[in-house]
Amino acid sequence: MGAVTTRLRARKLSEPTISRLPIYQRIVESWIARGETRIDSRQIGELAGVTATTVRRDLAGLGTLGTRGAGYEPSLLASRIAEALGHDLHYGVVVVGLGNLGRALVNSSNFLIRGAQLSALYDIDPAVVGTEIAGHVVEDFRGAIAPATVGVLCVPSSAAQASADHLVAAGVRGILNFAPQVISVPLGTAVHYVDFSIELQILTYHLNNGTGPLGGVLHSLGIAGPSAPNMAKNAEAAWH
Amino acid sequence: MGAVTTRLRARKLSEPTISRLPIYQRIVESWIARGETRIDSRQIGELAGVTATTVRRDLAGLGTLGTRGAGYEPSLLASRIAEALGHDLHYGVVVVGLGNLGRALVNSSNFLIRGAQLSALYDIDPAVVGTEIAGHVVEDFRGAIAPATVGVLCVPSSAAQASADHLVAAGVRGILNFAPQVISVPLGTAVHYVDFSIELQILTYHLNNGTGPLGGVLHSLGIAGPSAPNMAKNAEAAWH
DNA sequence: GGATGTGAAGTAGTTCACAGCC
DNA sequence: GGCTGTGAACTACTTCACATCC
Repeated sequence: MGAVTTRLRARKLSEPTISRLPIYQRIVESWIARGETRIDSRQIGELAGVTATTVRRDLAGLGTLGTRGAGYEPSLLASRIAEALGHDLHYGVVVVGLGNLGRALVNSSNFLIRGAQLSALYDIDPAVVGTEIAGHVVEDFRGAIAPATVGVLCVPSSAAQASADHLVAAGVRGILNFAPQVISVPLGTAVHYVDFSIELQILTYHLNNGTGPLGGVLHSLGIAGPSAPNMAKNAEAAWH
Repeated sequence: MGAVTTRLRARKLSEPTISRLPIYQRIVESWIARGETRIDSRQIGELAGVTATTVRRDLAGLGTLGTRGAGYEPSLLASRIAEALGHDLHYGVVVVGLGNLGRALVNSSNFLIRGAQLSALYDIDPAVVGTEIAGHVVEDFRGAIAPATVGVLCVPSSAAQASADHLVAAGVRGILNFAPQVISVPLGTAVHYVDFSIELQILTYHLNNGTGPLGGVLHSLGIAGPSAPNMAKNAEAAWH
């Protein structure tokens, strides 16, 4: 566990493509669950809130996997996306801070999936340390840290930098930071930020500045309005 | 409350700019709190994980507000960003689903800020309805819904579409959806998705495919490696 | 001197349009 | 006929480089 090695895989995928592939994957899996045996780029695009062309471009980056005239086979698509995103590689995750957010994450059946393995939980609150959450006993963060590849920070902003330092010293290579606080890490360590307040601000900006009655949100991912020929008439999706 | 009207404001800001302005704002506010009277684009960029040029371009979209040779005045910057993002306009927010995530959001001092006003809380669990959270008594979602501009969905995926329909029927114009589920809404309604699992997958993709020993994450927002001349030596920031 | 603001260049991503194959 | 895969065009965003002003 925890071995995430660099793989010489298909061509490098673009940032927008990487963020869309998990969405396609969920769509495709729901079709598999419904017993569908075919899906085409228009259908995926409609559900994901992007154009069919974008879907085809994204999928073309994974190699040739469709059939001209007949679309894609869902099971092949799902496995190829999983491979591209590295879901076959298992890696350890530690979660720091078990307030409501930390609890929500570890108890969710939708968070630690696709290769992620919960290694340990940490907090510094004596009322929390020692309790069991999601099958793990919460340990004191000031003690030894289990080896893991990714650390999830659910601590207050004021504790974010020190917590990150501690994780990096313990060998963590990637940090998912839910604290609204920029943190510094050594070169070679990746940080990805999730900031709820910013997401809400982005949404309201569009609400305030939406153009006209049906113009609405115009977004790199998810479009609605007269200038969007191929889109579903009713879905104004926007993924960040 | 709840009146979010379209304003004829400065030129339309680009999507990446919109997502960076809240970050700049937090940086600038922390400088104000520390009593600083000047800040320049290089300093903001270093803390935000972007180049100084990008910062200047973003800020130029808000009008001329710096002083050549001397940088920006933090208080002016903060108020202009607030204005551009519409923080002077107050709007109502309802939260649906008060599991751990919903509780984490409404109890956070960093979520409902910048014009957002919590209007009401809803759930359908009889054990939750009637309890008080963050100063509001949780109401039954199957009853009448308070007028609000934005709805925050913290419900299970299976309930997401029905909940969204209910919110839209009640007049909600924007939905922040934390359920990993695509939802359909009428034209004119905006949906913004936040999916924790996808954020984790993006992080691990970069971990798996990082190029070389110090190459690491290369991202539209936050760069590290040899090809990044101006960046801080130690911050590999990546906002989505 | 020093940092802003911005044309110009460069790069990345999306969309068009259609050839190719089933 | 239908849908994929992709060159070409287009659009969006970033970065360079420097004129401009304090």
